[in-house]
Amino acid sequence: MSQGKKKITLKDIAAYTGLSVNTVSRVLNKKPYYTKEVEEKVTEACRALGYIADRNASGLRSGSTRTIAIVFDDLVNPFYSYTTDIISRIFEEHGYNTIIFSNNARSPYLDYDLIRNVLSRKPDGILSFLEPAEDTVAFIRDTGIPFVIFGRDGAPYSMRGVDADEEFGGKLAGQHLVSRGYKNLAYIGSWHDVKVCLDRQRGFADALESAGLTLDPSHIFYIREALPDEIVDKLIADGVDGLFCYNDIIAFVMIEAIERRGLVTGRDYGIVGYDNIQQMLRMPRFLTTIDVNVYEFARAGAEVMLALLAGEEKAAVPSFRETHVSVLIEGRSTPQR
Amino acid sequence: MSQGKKKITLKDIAAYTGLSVNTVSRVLNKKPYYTKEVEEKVTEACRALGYIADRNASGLRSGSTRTIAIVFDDLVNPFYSYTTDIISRIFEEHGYNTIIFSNNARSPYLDYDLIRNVLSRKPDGILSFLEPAEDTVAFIRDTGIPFVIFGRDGAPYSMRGVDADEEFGGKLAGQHLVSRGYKNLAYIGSWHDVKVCLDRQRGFADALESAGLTLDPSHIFYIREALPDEIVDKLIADGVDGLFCYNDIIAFVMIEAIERRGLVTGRDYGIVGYDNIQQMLRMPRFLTTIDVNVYEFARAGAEVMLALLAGEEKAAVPSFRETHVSVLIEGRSTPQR
DNA sequence: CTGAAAGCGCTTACAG
DNA sequence: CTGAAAGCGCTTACAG
Repeated sequence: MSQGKKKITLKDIAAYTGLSVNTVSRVLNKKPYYTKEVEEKVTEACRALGYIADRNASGLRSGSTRTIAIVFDDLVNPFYSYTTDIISRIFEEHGYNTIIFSNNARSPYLDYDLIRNVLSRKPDGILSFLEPAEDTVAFIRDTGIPFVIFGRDGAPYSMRGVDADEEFGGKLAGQHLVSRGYKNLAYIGSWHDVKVCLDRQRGFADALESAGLTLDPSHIFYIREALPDEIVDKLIADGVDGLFCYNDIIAFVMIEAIERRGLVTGRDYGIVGYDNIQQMLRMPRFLTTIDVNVYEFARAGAEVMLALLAGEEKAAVPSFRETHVSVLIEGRSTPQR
Repeated sequence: MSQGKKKITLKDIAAYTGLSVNTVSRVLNKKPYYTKEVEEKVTEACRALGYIADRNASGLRSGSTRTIAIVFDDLVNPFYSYTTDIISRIFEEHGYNTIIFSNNARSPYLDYDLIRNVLSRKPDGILSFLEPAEDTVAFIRDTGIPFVIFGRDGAPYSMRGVDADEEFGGKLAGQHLVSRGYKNLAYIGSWHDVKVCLDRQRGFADALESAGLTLDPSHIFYIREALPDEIVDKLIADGVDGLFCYNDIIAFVMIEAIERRGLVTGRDYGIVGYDNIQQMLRMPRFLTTIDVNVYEFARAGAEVMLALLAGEEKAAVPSFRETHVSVLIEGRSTPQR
């Protein structure tokens, strides 16, 4: 049972059973060709000595570490943590451990330093919430390691992406605000150069135009590049009455800043977020938001990764974008005006 | 730049520079004894060939993988994801990568299967949000690997724990509800056998007693062992007017179940949570909650781990429990009655 | 069906 | 200050 600090290796199992390390290894990896008797001996020895294989060592020789890297900018936004939770569980079920990497929210990109850090762990695959920086795209491709961009379109990089129809989500938000009687609308994005952010913006703008309204360019903001209070100054000065935010956290930040000015959400203005983090956290529905079915989304990401690892054709896994439709979840932040 | 799929190893750097792999290794690891000239040659070769060290291989020989395992039951609760985010960043700053493990929320314990899985990755340290199951305590200790229990008292296991004064937090909740005029109180915990959960409960009960009230044993529930609706039946039948919940998520679950019955939070009853996840998510303060200063808490956990890895005496790091005091954050869920 | 040898990419002693 | 050899714990060919 308890064996002090001595670590047990295959050699110990071999000595204990009188077999060679080779044979022991074969049994443990269920390679063909060994007798029932040998198998029992090995199993018994492993239990008796408390053997735990060194998966790093096995990875070194075999070329497969059974490790997958997940890369994000932070784990603070529940969209990331929730999906990471689901995805890493699925990986676990398939015998893969997960190693996490963050770019510390310093940009929306996976940069060269970070990818080097990731690669030094020799993962079998990389699932990234971040788009690769321009100068890393070719580098990543050349490694030949399965790479999945999650929540983003992979096409611009000729990489495999698992994404949803973001434009449609933005459209839902726009149509909803219009139908509830909001007329002077604004969009609060994250970064000006993130495609998902711009897709939602475009869908939103399109919905307004279809209704005979316009999204004034001076009512488009990117919160990572401006201060919430400055944005609010402008919104109030211009009498904006409806906001669509790139995600729920941004919506909450805006609500906080706006209410500090004495305005009341749902009375003085309406606001729509994105991601439905309220549901992930079991919170009452307050904020109107767009729901992507994050569970299925995460599953789709994990499955594409597993398919690539299994060497299957990409086409083997149906596109999430084409099989799922986002819905608008109405909360109390957008009553009829 | 682009070098196809050929992976570059120390041997390639050695060949390119005309040095031995040994010397190259020494330079890269900044071991003493090499000339400026050699250093430049190596640096240049690494850049030219795009060398990325294999940290698994180096760990195999050196005995240190520069990897730390973080173990939790899930990443859904922002308390876990937020602290994991902070802790893993600090590890990263010190050159450690993080590998994550979940017990899939199947229990509040780190069980034998899970610890085996963790150990197979040969981490230099293990930081666990889960208490070790009884039959794993000696096993873990025998490995000699630095082990930190985060958010729990380590004393019962003779292990290093980094925890806050949970009883005090419970007391704050109790005092607050009493001071606001709530009289018929209940506690909603997580699991009946989790010490933290019982500590908060005890502090809460003590506060009530000090005020001449009592926490009726039939008003103590554990949500992982009962259905929210059954709990609500009982609460309503008994005219309970104030709830203290083990954490914010449980509070939200209760609010949802209670409001489905037509009661209004803050009018018909008051409720207090724990963790202040609203602040982590930048949400407006709705729920009254206990705030532990999660950033400092996480930092303390990371620092204890790093101290153990550096071989420092445990005493070198001040106890979080003794240097930090939780505070109550008042929201709109507990108005004066 | 089993074993002896070689090797994965590093670092650690040990020589020079 | 630099290098040749051995070894970390496995798995992969290759023999028998």
